[in-house]
Amino acid sequence: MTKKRYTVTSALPYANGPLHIGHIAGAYLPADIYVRYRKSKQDDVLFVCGSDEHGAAITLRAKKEGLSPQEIVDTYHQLNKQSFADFGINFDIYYRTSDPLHHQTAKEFFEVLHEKGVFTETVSQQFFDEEHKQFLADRYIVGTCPKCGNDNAYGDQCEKCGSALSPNELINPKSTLSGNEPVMKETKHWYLPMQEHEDWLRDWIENGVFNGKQRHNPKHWRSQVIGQCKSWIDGGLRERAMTRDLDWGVKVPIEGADGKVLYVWLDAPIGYISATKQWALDNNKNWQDYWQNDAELIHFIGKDNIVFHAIIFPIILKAHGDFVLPTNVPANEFLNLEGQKLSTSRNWAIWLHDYLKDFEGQQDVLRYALCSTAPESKDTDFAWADFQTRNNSELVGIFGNFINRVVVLTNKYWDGHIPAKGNLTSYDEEVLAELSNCADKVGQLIENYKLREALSGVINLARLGNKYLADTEPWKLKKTDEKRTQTILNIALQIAAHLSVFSEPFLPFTAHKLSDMLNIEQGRWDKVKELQSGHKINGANLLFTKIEDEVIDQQLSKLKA
RNA sequence: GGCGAGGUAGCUCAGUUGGUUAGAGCGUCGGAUUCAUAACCCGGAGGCCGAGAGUUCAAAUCUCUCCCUCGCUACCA
Repeated sequence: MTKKRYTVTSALPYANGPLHIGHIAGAYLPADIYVRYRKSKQDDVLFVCGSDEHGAAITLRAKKEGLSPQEIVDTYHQLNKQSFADFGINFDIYYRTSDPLHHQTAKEFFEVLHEKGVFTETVSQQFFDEEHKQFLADRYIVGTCPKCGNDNAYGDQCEKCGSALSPNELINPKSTLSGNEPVMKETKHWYLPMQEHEDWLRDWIENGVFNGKQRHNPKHWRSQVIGQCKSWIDGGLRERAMTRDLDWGVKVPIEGADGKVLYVWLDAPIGYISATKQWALDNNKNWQDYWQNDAELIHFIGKDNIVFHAIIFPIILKAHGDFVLPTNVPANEFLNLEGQKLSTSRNWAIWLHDYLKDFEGQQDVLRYALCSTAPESKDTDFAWADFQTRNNSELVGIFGNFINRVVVLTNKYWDGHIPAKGNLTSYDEEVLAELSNCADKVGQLIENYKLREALSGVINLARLGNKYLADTEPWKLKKTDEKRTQTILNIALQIAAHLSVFSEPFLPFTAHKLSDMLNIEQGRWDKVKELQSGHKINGANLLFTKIEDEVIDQQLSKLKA
């Protein structure tokens, strides 16, 4: 029997800007935790991501800055790739959609769909900017809202009154590129008639059944994901253009399609596949193993991406054939910052590359804070004061302190040699039972994408350790009962060893520091090795340090600047 | 506007096949302790579960109406 394979993806970051904590909390950290857990169990898991480098937004940004689109994406691809690596997000490959292999893959994909007659071709009238010689997405047209009179309504929506618009409803429409009035021009595009896929989609979303087979349990999908998909399907799916008039992207590989590229939302998810191909080439693997048969495909995304990953991409995969559909799409809600929505334009954000600079060596503190307040079921808030408290009272006070106590005592009493375990009390037995349960308990939570609860299961193990020491008071017994003292510290050290394994998906830097302190190899999730008596551990080395008020004040004033 | 997801302790959040006194962490108040980064451990206080109505022996949980937040609304990505 072949081993089950897992393909985990995180949404491809759009390469026109840096990453902030909202991105991290939504799509990257949860995926990384999940993948590290699977790897710790020695599951066959592949974690892919990369830069999404096409689309009109990048060409516009390039124009505005007087650079080429390639220069823009090169800059942010490098920056983001480096930030992820420094933060410990351990992709097996961080790819980019400008890569030739991706262009080839995406073109082939489109060709197959085209040959199968999946698309319909439609000619329509669209707004065109004559100065920039470019068709305009609704978003790039502004004008006066016919409903509320707002002068800055977009072609698709008026942000003032909230009404959905179409660009020809706007009074005095203007191109945001040139400021000129756009003209109507004819253009042909290839559309995906999604309405033809409603029946099987509904069965798949509601029941987890695909091609007559039970593929997943819909109870394990988040309510916001199922809710939004059903809302779309119940409202009736429509056709959606899969091509765009643009010169930056994957060229449409059909005659008569000059000047047209694939819609980025067709292009980008295919990037997951291209990335897998590249990784397979680099590592002498077979990419199909991760996309066919019983492979489990899991997409980590933010809530704004649900429809693309749970409706459009699955339609495309099925229409193409020979692909699995996602087993789950654990979309997160959004993270707010100090009670307000993150905003790139207002610079209301904590940028990952800034954090890494300001808090050198403290990646795990942010990982901990973000996972503790991850927006798994509703929007949540990140506050610097909370970040400080999490660090000072939980990481320093509970986790770091427990480890320090155990390591200091062991060094002080037995020169760092692990003492032997003698007769066990019923309390000892309880603690050891709790330890062996932990792998399954926390593991189940991770497999159900309840990472916050899983993390609190880990920190609770450190709490248990502190309580065990407080209850048994080995520092008192040392003078009167050497044997008992040895048993107690042996058990406390076993807790520490388990912590080095169970904390790894969440706090990888800390976990490795802890393994080093205990002088052991990084252990496996489902087979935590018992520390043997006589084994020599190293001296105490603090896992975390307190964060003072000044540091927090500095960050707060940086935000307001 | 339509649809989806939320609204629970001072704060950040768990909690629905309807069922004893509604949970955790932080904060707060009190106690204990000194191996440890004044850390840890124990205990107390603190909630008309957004508002109102309904179904039921029983509602945070089901139904309806309303208010508030966020998302989607199909060419932003």
